[in-house]
Order: sequence, then structure tokens, then C-alpha cells
Amino acid sequence: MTTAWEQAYLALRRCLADGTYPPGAHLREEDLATQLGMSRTPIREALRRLDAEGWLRVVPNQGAFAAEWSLSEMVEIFDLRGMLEAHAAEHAAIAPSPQGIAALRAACEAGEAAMPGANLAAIEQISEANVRFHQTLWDMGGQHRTRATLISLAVPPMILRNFRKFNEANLRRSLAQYREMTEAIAARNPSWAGAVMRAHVEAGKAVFLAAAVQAGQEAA
Amino acid sequence: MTTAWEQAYLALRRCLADGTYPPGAHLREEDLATQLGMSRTPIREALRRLDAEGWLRVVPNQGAFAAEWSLSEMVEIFDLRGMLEAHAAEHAAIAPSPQGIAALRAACEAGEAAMPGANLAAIEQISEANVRFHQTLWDMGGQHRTRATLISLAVPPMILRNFRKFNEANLRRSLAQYREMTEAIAARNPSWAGAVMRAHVEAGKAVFLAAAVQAGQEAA
DNA sequence: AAAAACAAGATTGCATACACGAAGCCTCCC
DNA sequence: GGGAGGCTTCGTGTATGCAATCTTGTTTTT
Repeated sequence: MTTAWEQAYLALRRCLADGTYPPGAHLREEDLATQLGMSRTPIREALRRLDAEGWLRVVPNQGAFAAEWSLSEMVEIFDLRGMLEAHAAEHAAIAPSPQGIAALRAACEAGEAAMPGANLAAIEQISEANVRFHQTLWDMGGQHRTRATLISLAVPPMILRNFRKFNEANLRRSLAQYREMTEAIAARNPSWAGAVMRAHVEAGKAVFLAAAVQAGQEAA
Repeated sequence: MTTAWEQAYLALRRCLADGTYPPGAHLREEDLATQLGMSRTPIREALRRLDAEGWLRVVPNQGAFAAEWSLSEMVEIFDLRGMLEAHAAEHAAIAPSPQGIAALRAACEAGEAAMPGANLAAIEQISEANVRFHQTLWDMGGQHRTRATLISLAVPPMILRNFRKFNEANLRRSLAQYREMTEAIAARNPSWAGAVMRAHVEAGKAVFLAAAVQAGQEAA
């Protein structure tokens, strides 16, 4: 059995990722404690970790607030992602294990299998496959600090959330990029793999920015 | 007054940085509590944060152990530093504030003033000036996540510790690089500033690796 | 003699209780 | 009527206590 504070950490992180707690929301310790069936002590320890990882902001004597990411901060995170993911991809391509390549191919196939249907369930399945692809890549290179840094930048929820903004053309391009990266890694070509990854992240950033601009216009 | 857990966090981080708790050391909560004059509760919260930031490893039901950084992990951190610091330097050079440039120049001068004396106090003074230079740079670009990431990679203590390994030639080169970066930023030339920063970090990595190889030979 | 099982000590995990501080509201004064 | 000061209330910050778990040394068994 895992510890209570770790369960709380995972549960809260999930809620922060899927929007159950919207940006700026005030998370009260007692509420979370009763909700998760434990006391405030493990809740507080989970909150400290989520604070360190940037999921929320803890203000002394005021409590925890779900993080709100400004546009410029999102752009910064995309830029950091581009550098770090490319670094991970390059290292994954140096000496890839056969199991790793197989796992990448499996993730590609899972995404492609869900592609024809453009319904919501398909999108969720593709998102999940994509997160699996990235995480497999992070593991393959053996770059543990890179992986930890990407997680601390809240990258997995960003991948998940941003994917919901993708149209069919975006999705097809994304799947094609995953295929190309897999090929580059299988060919042990680090700079090829890194270049595709940089393009992949930049394409995601472009989709994000287009959606943000549109949302801004609708609000105005 | 700051909270107790934050004081504990800062105190413990300092001890982990300066080697008071050597890698692998077992940190007992009660000891730390009596030592810092508080109860175990804030200690535990500080430990959770230090765990998230990679300063130590918390094993359930066993406690906290000071992190041990392998050679490959140190190389990885230097590589990440190179990317992130160059990114920060590039952004600092886009639209530098006059105060920022002045602060960089002041840090350069403080380091150069201490240079002639090669004694221990001078080294400490130069190290401190260097940390100030880097942190000023991080602030100038307005890249908050980049800054937070660099801190979470335990970069400031690495700068401090690595500088003790520098000989006079290394120190002179380092100070010259700071001067050049300041000039590049004042000239609003991002790629120049980024390139010098990459070289600066690579030079530091080389010194670190040389010292590590020598230590390995002495041990054998 | 070596290995496994047991027991005692020590250490962490969590819940509870109380103290401190902040935000909101009402009253009082100008 | 508006603003300032004090009070109330809510929520966080910290200390303490107990339960659960791990470690370690010893004993017992093979």
C-alpha cells in the first residue's frame, strides 16, 4: 500500500490536470481532507510537492491556489519543452533498446488505430497514446533529470489539454511526426530525432497560440 | 516572519549544498527538529519539497537520504544548464534594462577586484559575484519558469562548489566570459550572449570532469 | 555454523488539538 | 455618508501523541 500523502498527491494532480479545480481556485485543506478520507497532515505534504512542481501556488497563511498560467508563461514552457524534449529524443537515439523502439511503435499504432474516428473517445485515446510515446522516449535516453524537469514543468497535462484543440490535420501531422521520430531513433540518428521533436513541439505551440488568439477575440 | 517550514527548507538546502550532510546521509526527522528548534511537522514539509527538487530522496517508512549524484547525472545537469542558461541569456539580451546591465557590470567588477589575490577569501568572493551574475541574468529575461527550473536543478550550489576547483587560468577565462556576456547583452545581441553562455557552461563542465577524473585516479 | 524467526528499539506516518494570523463585518467616530 | 478601528470567524501553522513499520540484534532451529 502506498502512503496517504502520495495518494493525495496523485488524486489532486489529476484534478488539477483535468480542470476539476480551475485556475485560481482556492483549495481548502479541510475540504480536501474530508473528500479524500484522511487528515490534513498528508494533504499538506501533497500540497507542498504540488507547489514545488508548479501545479499550484501556496501563499503562507492563505493556502493553496490552483496555478494560472499566463500566455507568456505558456510560451516559455513550450520553448523549454522544445529544448528538453529534443535533448531527450537525441539521447534516446544514441543507443535505443529494441524494447524501447517496440514501445514507441506500439504507441504510434495505438494513436493511428484511433485516428479514423474523430469523436471524443478517439481524441482521448490518441492523447493517451501520445503521452505514452513521450514518456517512453524520456525513459529510453536514461536522462533522469531531464525527465524530472519535464514533469515538473507540468508537461503531461499540457500535452493532454492541448491535444483537445487539435483538428484532424493537426492530429495527422502529429501522428506522422511520431512515426518519423520512431524511424529516426531506430536509425540511431540523434540530430534527426531531435529536429523532428523540435518541430513537433513548435507545431503544438502554434496550435495553442491560434486557439488562445481565437479565445481572446471571442472574449472581446 | 517567514514560516517555520520555509526556514527549515532553506537551512536544510544550505546544509545539503555545502556538504554538511554528505551524499547518502540519513536525515532523521527528530534530529533535524531539535537542531532547528521546531517540531517534526514543518521539518517533514521541508523534506517533501527538497525531495521534489531532487536534493534528497524520501523512501516511505525509511526517511530521507541526501542525494548522491553520479557522474553521468552531473554531466546531464551541466548539459541542461547549458541549454537553460543560454536560453535565459538570449532573452536577457532582447531588451535589457539599464539597471540590469549595471548590475551585471557590478558583478563583473566585484569578481575582478578579488582576482589578484588567489587566497581562499578571494575565491569565495568571486564565487559569490558569479552567482549574482547568473541570478541577475535570470531576472532580466523575465523567464520565470526557466529561473525556477535552474534553481530546482540545484544550480547555485553547483556553481559555488565547482568554482573551488578553478585554477587561476580558469578564473580569468570565466571573468572574461562574464565581461563578454555583459557586452553582448548591452549590444542587444541574443545569439552572441547565448553562445558565450554555452561556452561558459561547457568550460565549467570540463573543469568538473577533469577534477572528477583526477579524484578517480587518486582513489585507484 | 549458517540461516531463519523472533523480539526490542527506533523511526516514520498520520490524526488530533491548539495557537496564530488573515479576511470580512460591524460599529463608532469624523 | 464615508472611513477607520476593533471584533468575529474562518483557515492555516505547528506541536504532540499514538499507531504502524522497519531495522537490528539475539535466539533458536536445521
